[in-house]
Amino acid sequence: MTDTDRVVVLVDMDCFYCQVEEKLDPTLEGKPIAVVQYNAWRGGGIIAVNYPARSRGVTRHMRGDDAKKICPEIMLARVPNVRGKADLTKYREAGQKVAEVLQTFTPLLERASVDEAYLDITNVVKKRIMENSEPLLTIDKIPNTYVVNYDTADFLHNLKIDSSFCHSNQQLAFGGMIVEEIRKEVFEKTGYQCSAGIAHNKILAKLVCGLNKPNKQTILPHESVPTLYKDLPIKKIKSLGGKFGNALAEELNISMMGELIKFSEKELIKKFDAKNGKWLYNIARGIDFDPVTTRLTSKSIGCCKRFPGNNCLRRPEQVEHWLNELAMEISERLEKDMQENKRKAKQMVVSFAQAVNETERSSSRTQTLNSYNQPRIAKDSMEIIKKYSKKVNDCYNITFLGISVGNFQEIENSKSISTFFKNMNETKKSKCTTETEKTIEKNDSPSTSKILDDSGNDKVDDEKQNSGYTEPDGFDKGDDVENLSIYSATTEELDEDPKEYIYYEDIFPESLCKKPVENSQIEGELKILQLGKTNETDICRPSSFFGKYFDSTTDESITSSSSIEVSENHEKNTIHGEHNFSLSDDIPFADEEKNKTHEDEKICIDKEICLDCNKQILVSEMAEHQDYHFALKLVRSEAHLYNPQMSHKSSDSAVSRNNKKSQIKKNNGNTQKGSISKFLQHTNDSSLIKNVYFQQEASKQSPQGIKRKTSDRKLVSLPNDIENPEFCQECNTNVEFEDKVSHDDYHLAKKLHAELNTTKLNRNQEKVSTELPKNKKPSDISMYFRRK
DNA sequence: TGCAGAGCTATA
DNA sequence: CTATAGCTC
Ligand SMILES: Nc1ccn([C@H]2C[C@H](O)[C@@H](COP(=O)(O)OP(=O)(O)OP(=O)(O)O)O2)c(=O)n1
Ligand SMILES: [Mg+2]
Ligand SMILES: [Mg+2]
Repeated sequence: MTDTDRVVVLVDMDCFYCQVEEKLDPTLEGKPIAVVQYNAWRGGGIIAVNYPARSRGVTRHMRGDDAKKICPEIMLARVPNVRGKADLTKYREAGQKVAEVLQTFTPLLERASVDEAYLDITNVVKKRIMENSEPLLTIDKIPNTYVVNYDTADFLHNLKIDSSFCHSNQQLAFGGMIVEEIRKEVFEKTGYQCSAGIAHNKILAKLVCGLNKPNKQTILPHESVPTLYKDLPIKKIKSLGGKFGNALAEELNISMMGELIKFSEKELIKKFDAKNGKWLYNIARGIDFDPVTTRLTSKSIGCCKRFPGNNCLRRPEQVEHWLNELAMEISERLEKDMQENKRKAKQMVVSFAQAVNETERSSSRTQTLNSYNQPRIAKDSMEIIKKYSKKVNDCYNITFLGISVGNFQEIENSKSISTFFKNMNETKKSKCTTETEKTIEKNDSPSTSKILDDSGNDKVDDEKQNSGYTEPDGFDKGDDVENLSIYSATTEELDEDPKEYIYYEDIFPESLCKKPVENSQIEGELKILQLGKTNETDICRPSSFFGKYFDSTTDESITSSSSIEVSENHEKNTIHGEHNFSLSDDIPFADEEKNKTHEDEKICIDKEICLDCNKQILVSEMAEHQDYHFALKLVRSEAHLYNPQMSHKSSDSAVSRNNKKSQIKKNNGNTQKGSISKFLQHTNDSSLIKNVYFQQEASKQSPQGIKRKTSDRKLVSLPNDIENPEFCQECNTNVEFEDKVSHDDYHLAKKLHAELNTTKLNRNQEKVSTELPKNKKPSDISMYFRRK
């Protein structure tokens, strides 16, 4: 119940970017260092500071010039500027290298940021304890280890003399020993120092990791929690560092974590909500069930740049220029990601902000990612900007641009092995014990034996050829070495040498990840399988695919279908969870919160009942609220098409029971089973329904359901490379028979998406300039056939 | 002039 | 195959 059986570790690199720079330039060794990005204005912004510099008072967010003032001997390392923007590649790669070392100790590793990762070493510890005929630890085994509220030697001594000194502490102590080994290995393999926290859960491991930085590790025994909490500001707990944490402190009139324990679960649930309340109640007692998930690769890849103040982009050519730069970075990173991780992003989000009299309005739009081709990404992004931004005096006044891609799907589908895996997992699942266990995120499923089968994964080949040299449509800006200064007023790039443009096909000439997997690797996997059965999985090597799944004593999620997870999640969060509250509205956006809540308390007259959920919704917000249901249905209707290993998961995770603060409770509840028929009312096209049902059924029972999802590109491939044509009336094109269902689904999604945007535009009149998206719709679709 | 440039999760 | 807020590094 207190969940003290796990041994969870958080490893965090010490002043990471500084260490990276220090290793690259040994003359920096031992000196005070800070890493800045963009040197031109006031010495650049500091994003990392090493310990010698910290002791001189230098901090993150200072300007380089100011750091020089208080620490004249400081060495400022600069983040590389590539294509006019900061390029963080070397730090990402350094972080990756560290993660690979960590991975050799356990597959139960969750990368939490560029420089930290959680490890669940419970099994490693248990195994070590069993192996050790001598279950005693001596101080020399954990020379760099602190124990909260103990002298380390006393802690070990207690373990020796007092058998009732709980077993969980024995596990923590051995965990400490293993973490000493882990950190040593990291240093030997990478040259970087790190610190670690060792506790029974993620929140506490993270918390104590920072207590004895740098280059030290800290154990937190469960019984030390009250002492630690006593004078610990609430904001030190991860996810309580912002608005929610402040609201919490204010609402309860407390400031230290220790005070939180005075409140009953009921009270907390009442003041916050069920999810937050329960979480807080547990955290106050040092309990956190959030499992360590196994994820090594990021779920999104993005890049962005600000254009503050006078540097804002006014002319369309400027916007285009920067979108080209961003798209180029994205394209390169995606290409590399595809080769390394055997996956393709399917979604792109274009974000931007505009200065609109004094204030900044930011917005983003999602699009299907059509291609990894840079000009194409840039062009699609530009179209979004044109469509959804509003000009003032013919000026865009863009202060921020960002492109991010995600929704990765694995490239090849080796049916035999994944099926095998699935079965194994089910077997295992039946044995499974209880709640809090390791979970596996779906994203990191590995590549397997198959070498690229027929199903047309080599789409990218076409794209590469296409992007190769001359680009038929709207390809420019990138290749001419134009007068840079017209593109941006950013001082930075004026002092950078204008890099020549490089296209990714130059860099990855033969591209394509046709990397066959060696037989030996497969054999290795199978071997690990055996080990898994005998409970020895923790010794398994680095990226053993199967190893992961067997290592956890329980797992979840892999076998449960996405759609089920979605609805469970949803029920919990929004439907059943609220049925005992009175009316009035909960809500929305932090900015308007105060006004809103006051309004809501007094008035009910401005509300309508939402037909989808029966809640009372402010009329002014109904449209937006409906968008939500719309999106939800969209997701539900399509979730079945996804490989269970990809995409969303339900979570108890920490980062975010936040968002709202003091809540006003919501009315009712009542059921609503995101029924598809409701969704139909929106589409007005009953033929679509059949597709939805059909797809659901198909994917339930047949492997094709999984296979179908693969190539998006295929949906738009041309008649000439189609073997079994099937005519699509929607777009007047022949489509590969096997892909027809998926193709239809694509049109469905496209329509929904378009309608979504239309709805929004009509409502936010500010954003509707002249063109009506509805008129645009046809051209939107035809766009997909424009490429040759 | 200007806290940059990421990345993840929860919510409507 | 949504848009945005919030949190963190
Ligand atoms: N607002 C931030 C915070 C961090 N980072 C980068 C620079 C850091 O070097 C790296 C890791 O962040 P940490 O918070 O772990 O800080 P450090 O590793 O620099 O120092 P510490 O020794 O305290 O972990 O991420 C960043 O770019 N912007
Ligand atoms: Mg760090
Ligand atoms: Mg960190």
